[in-house]
Amino acid sequence: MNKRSGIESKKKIIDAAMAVFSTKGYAKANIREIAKAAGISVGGVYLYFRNKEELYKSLINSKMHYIGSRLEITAGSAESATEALSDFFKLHLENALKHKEFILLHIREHGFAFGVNEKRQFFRKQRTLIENIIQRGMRSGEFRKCNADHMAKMIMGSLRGIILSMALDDDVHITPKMLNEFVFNGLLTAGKRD
Amino acid sequence: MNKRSGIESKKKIIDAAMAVFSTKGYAKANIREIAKAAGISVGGVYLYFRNKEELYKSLINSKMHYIGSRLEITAGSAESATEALSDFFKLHLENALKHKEFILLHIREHGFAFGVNEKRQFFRKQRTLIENIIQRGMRSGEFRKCNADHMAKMIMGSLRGIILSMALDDDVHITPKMLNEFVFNGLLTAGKRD
DNA sequence: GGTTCACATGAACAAGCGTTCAGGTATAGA
DNA sequence: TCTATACCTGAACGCTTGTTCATGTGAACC
Repeated sequence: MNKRSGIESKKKIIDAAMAVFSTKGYAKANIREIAKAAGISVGGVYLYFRNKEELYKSLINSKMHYIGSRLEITAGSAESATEALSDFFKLHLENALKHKEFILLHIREHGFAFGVNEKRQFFRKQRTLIENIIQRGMRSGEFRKCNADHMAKMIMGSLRGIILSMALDDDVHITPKMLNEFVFNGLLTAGKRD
Repeated sequence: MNKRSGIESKKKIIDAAMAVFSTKGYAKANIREIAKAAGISVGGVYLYFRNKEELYKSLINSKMHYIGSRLEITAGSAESATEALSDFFKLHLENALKHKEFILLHIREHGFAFGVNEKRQFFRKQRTLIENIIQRGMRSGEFRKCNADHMAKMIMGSLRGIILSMALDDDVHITPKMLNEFVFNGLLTAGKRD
């Protein structure tokens, strides 16, 4: 037997579940493996979570709240639109590195019955943040005139894809600085722009 | 009974499998459902495919070859780097719209034992194409000086993410024109660029 | 009508899974 | 030492799934 405090055990299960779910996906992950990775028996898992689905949900929920709140806190305090967007990128990239496993799980299970709407809402919210920054930048003359809605969709999409690439492919590593340069300046030489 | 030609049946199974795999993922998809969607019996599926894995592999393989070859054909013939990159985006976005289901499946099963390397190679190849275009553009003075490797990684990542966003979220629709404007011009007003 | 062949069926089997539960064990206080 | 409490165990059950196979059916030719 392996006696620990309940809190400790629950934590071990959550960590193990995150690892197994994110490498195997929800359907292929099985409780026996999660239990083994957590150093507890099969029955032990059920002391802390009613069933597999609840274990999964509790994982997603807590992590998404955590990430979401961290992203909000640092949002409003920038002096210019350029700085605000820069901060936004920095935060997202840092988060992505720290929660790589979760990102993978997230992408993979987008079709899972639970959380689809929560996820969509999360991304919509992020997109709105970007859109506001863009509008602010256009008003202040920092950013050129463009369709803020379209631009926000593209920037959010780009950010998602870059984060995904980093999570999937170890030889891709994008820093906030690189991303700034790309998004702010574009590819063309100054003379050739519209 | 439901008598058809073998070719017709096989095609029906492939279509059904694509639909089911891409909405449910590999593990959750089951043969009974695929068979039903194809209008054939469970045993019937096994007349045409040795097992579930082979059915999946044959799907992925044929589709990836098809898409890959289509992307290559139209690559080399552009007159400028700007035009080349523009064509590249157009092709990818068109493809993505046409093979939405496949894209979803693709993302979802990135960790599946089969095809991981094929997929990685596919994306590396696309990235190399972009990198070549960027270098060409820098030599000709169309594009500003930058790190072509980093830039290619970001652009490929962005493209992936934008395609993903379109596949996941129906209210996101990015046209080649919009993407061009974003990638070529960036966000800043002309005077503020580096 | 008889024969052959390609195509189709779905009950049956075995393996794996989520979940339960009757019981076991360490610790702390009486 | 006894009891209560919190934590843990893994065999067993029932269900779902991939796969097989003995059998059935229609069409084409003799």
